[in-house]
Amino acid sequence: MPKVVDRAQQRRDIGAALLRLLAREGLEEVSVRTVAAEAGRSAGAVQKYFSSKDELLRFALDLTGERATERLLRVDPAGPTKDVLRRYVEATLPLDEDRRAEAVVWAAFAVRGALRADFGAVLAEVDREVRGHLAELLGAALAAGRIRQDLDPFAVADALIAVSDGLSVRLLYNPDDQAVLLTALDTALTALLGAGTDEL
Amino acid sequence: MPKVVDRAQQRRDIGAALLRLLAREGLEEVSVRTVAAEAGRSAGAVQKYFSSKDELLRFALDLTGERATERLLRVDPAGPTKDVLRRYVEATLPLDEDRRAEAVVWAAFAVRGALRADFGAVLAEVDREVRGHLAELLGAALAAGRIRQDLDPFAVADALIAVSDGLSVRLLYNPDDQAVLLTALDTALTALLGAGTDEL
DNA sequence: CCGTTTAGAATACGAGTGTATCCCAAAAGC
DNA sequence: GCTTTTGGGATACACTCGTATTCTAAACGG
Repeated sequence: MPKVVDRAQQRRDIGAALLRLLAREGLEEVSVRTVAAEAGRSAGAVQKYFSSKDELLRFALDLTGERATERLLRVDPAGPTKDVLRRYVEATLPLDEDRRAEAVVWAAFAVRGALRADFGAVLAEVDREVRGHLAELLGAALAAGRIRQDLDPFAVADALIAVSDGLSVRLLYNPDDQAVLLTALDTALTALLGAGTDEL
Repeated sequence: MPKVVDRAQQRRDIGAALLRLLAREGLEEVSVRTVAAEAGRSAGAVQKYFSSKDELLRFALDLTGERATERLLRVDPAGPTKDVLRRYVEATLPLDEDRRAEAVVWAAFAVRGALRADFGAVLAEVDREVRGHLAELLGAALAAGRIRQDLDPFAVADALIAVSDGLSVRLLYNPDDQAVLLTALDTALTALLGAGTDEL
């Protein structure tokens, strides 16, 4: 009897429009009406799928987490440990328009997470997964004797995440320093893994 | 003839109220009226000192930069290089309410700087100064043979800033991981400077 | 002490906000 | 093909926003 559509897909479409808008104009420009316009719908249509603005933002945050995870899963895990890790980090750095958009969204939600525990919990969970993944990778390299033997995989993983996030934020407002900051990434990777291992 | 007040001081007072509010409630709660209320004044009074909201935010950003610089200048520069650097980094990490407030403000403006070049320029300038300061410190330690001799002071400085910023952001939305993240800071410092130098 | 200048409060205005409600058209089951 | 359910557009409402304007009271120079 009813007119039926794919609700999940509609939500994803609207969420995608929100992320586009957020990356382009910033969080303060996000409203039910502007998101609806970006999605090519009326404000009422958006309301059918998200009963409040908060729910809309929460969904957009989850969507960003999914996208980040997907991007990390696409990274080629073959080759020297340092190169693999560099690829992981570069997968999240704002080095082109797509990654920049994601980084803007991530940073905007990070700030929101500083004051709203429910948003912070989502980000913390994403970190926890990435940290586990990196530590696993480092543990394997450790067991194979391909990196320095005195490393703590989790501590190195946390340090890498920090470097990645720090470079990401700085690239956002200072894209001119891209070359310099990629050098810094290389320095950090070399230092953290121990210079000249992996070739042994 | 006129009724006269210390305009610069009034601006600083209002700016301080803005930073308090921003740290406590987030950027989206900052308006001319809420800032005025936080400062114990009327909205009209705020308008006398800041002709637009944008000017108000710009001033608050400058004020945050000054505060960060002051905090860094108060760091004790004596002792082993690694300890000094740890103190510098910890001076900016959100490890108590004051530093947390500053970190929230900084992060909020960083996101704004991603989309508004004029805000980004202020942040880039602060980074430039900190980077120069750190590189100078590292250069001196290098000349004195107290750290690994193959280090590039500027690359290490950039890596340190990245680690610091990354840890800062993550601590904002995930304060429970404080102990783990301070371990990661130690790991990063040790790795970047070369384990076991400085004691030589 | 008076006239002038400014601080600062109050008010007004148009625009945009989130949300609630109403209405119509489209789709599916009988 | 009619009825019923729903998608989705339109509208309404109360509120906040940034900014412009207007007003009063206080402080200084003559």
